[in-house]
Amino acid sequence: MNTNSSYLPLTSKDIAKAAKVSQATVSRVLSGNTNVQPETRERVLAVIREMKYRPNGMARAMRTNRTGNIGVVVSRLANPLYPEMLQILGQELTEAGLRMVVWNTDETDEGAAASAVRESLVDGVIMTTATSLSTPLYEAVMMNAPVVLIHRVVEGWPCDQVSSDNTQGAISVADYVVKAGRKRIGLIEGAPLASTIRDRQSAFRSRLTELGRPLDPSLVIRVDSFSHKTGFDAASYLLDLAQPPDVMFCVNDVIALGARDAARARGVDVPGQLWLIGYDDIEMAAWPAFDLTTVRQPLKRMAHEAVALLRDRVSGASLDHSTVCLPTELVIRGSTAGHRMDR
Amino acid sequence: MNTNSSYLPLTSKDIAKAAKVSQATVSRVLSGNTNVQPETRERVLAVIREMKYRPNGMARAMRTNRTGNIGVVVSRLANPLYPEMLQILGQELTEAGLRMVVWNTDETDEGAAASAVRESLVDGVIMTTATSLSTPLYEAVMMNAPVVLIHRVVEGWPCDQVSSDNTQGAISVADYVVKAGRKRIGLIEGAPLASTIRDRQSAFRSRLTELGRPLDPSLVIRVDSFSHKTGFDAASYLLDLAQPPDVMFCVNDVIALGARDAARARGVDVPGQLWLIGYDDIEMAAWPAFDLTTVRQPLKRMAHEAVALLRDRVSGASLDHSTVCLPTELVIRGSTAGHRMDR
DNA sequence: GCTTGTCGTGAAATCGTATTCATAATAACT
DNA sequence: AGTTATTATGAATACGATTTCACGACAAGC
Repeated sequence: MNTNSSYLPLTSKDIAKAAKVSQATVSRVLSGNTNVQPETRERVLAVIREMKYRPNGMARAMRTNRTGNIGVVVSRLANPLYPEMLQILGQELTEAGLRMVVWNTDETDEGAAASAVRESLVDGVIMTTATSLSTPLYEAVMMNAPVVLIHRVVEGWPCDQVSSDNTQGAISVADYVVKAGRKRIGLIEGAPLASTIRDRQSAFRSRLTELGRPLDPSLVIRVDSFSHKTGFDAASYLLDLAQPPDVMFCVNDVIALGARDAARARGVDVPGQLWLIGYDDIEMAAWPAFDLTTVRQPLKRMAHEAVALLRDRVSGASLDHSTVCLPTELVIRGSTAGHRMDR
Repeated sequence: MNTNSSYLPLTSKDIAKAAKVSQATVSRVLSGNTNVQPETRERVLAVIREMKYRPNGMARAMRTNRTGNIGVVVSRLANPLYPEMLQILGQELTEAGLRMVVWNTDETDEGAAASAVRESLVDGVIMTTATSLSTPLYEAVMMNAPVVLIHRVVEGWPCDQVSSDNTQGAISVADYVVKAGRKRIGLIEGAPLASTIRDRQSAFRSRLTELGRPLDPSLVIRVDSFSHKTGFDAASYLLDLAQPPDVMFCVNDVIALGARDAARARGVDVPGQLWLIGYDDIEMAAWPAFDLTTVRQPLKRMAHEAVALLRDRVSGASLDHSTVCLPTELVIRGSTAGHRMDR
């Protein structure tokens, strides 16, 4: 009943037979840890090479209870930030000999990932999408599944968490625009579900208040999703006000790129008439078409940290749950006319 | 020796005991195919629900010789085309109940993916990166591993292949610029390794020759990688010529976006002084900042087709190898001044 | 009323590896 | 020289499901 030509049904038993050793010895040679007579090892390796044998990963996985697969959950691949994260996470995982299985939730549910851990299909999960509403994820965490939150974090959850300091990032933006003497400060914000968004906009608000320049509510608009289009529309609305803002802070870069295009479409000069500031420093922010001042997250360090934590967690070193928060950096570009902070 | 608190070490045997049935029956209930008395099934399901049992995926995988994991190999996540492909492929795979494990090769080797199939860690691989130089991949294909090529294909390889008609796409561009009376036709091309690139540029060349307007070699420049920066540099070079082109065809959109920015940086008006045409129709091509005329690949259909073929292949229906080639569409936008094709 | 089928179930075999246990051979001590 | 470690290996077991095999109970057909 087996399908015509499975393309290499060799097992370690076949190798054992061909090398005139026991199957156990083949396994020992493969894992390398255990003692095997050098000449025996050579003989076995020769046969393996010759017969082009590859061990069956699933059998190994079942026996060792480790697949080598790590799940990564992102919310929207259409936001270039996430491909950038995937690229970096992929690198880190590959270096650690792990594979990356990707779930793109489009802001719906992370249930699939949670299930996969519970079914031992992945050893652990790196989650960029967590919010306090992530129920299945929360359950997985409570069951002590190996989960690490990165980028978006959720205070109080008993798991490892890696973020960058969104509060500090937003404060540096607030300080910057006030110091530069901007008068009409606009904000394009989002639903405060994700910690990233929430921290950014609330820190921005309160810092401005501290500085004696509280936000004018009429210059604040909230988008219900994060895309070029929503940014475009929101910025269009603000620009069409009788008294439009002279600077806009956007809670992330995609929104800011949309805003930049809205300005372009209306012939509004940036930075002449309008300053524009984003958040994340995605690659495109640096392109001449946008030349966007923004706040950079240390993605590489975050990814490195997250993978390290997850590996510890998977290997069962049941340390306490770490919470890592890394510093950000204000990157000043042409969309704010080079009024650099003193430093 | 087991780590303190594995987070749910339940097996079907535990369920069997609790439901007072044999382990085999639990399995039967789970798989659903086989006959089980309705009341027995209910009892078992109740226990499963109550104890929050999840079957061990690896054990199942080993027994059924199917993991439910599909590998997807992309060459450069930094090219927005690939995240778009991943998003669509991810959708298709999820609908089919499969998981997507992603390898980003950065144009190096696909060896990891090839290994993974051979080790049964993934059921099959969807490859976007194939070139005739992909040795480990070629070996996997020759061993009859379930591999389908998408986007980039390699003539003569015995495996399923799904592409769009790059030749026709490039011809439509050639026709378009000639008909519009463009005089100095520039081309930013790449190394002709990938079928996509090769077909596009060779078809473009030969069609222009056919039309009696062969390419002027001094207006052709070859980039050695595909990024915004290389596009920017190449276009800068062409624009700085004493007699710059009045239209540039770029072999892909990322290059074209870089070229657009080069024009912007030099104050060259698009489409006034320069027409610009890309290839792929990535999402950003439609943004006002670029507004790029380009050729659209039917990604959704391609992905659908690829997943369908791979599933057939995995399930062992050893049909012949299919070669699917879908039509493309010239999308005219502001970078070419709305001189629309007659239709 | 006897044979034949179908259905529901449990016991047992199986998947391919890693690992434990046992053993023979060799090395290392008194 | 006799006892004790140590090393190299094979035989056997375990991992947790799916699947085959066997069997009893009951329905259907003659």
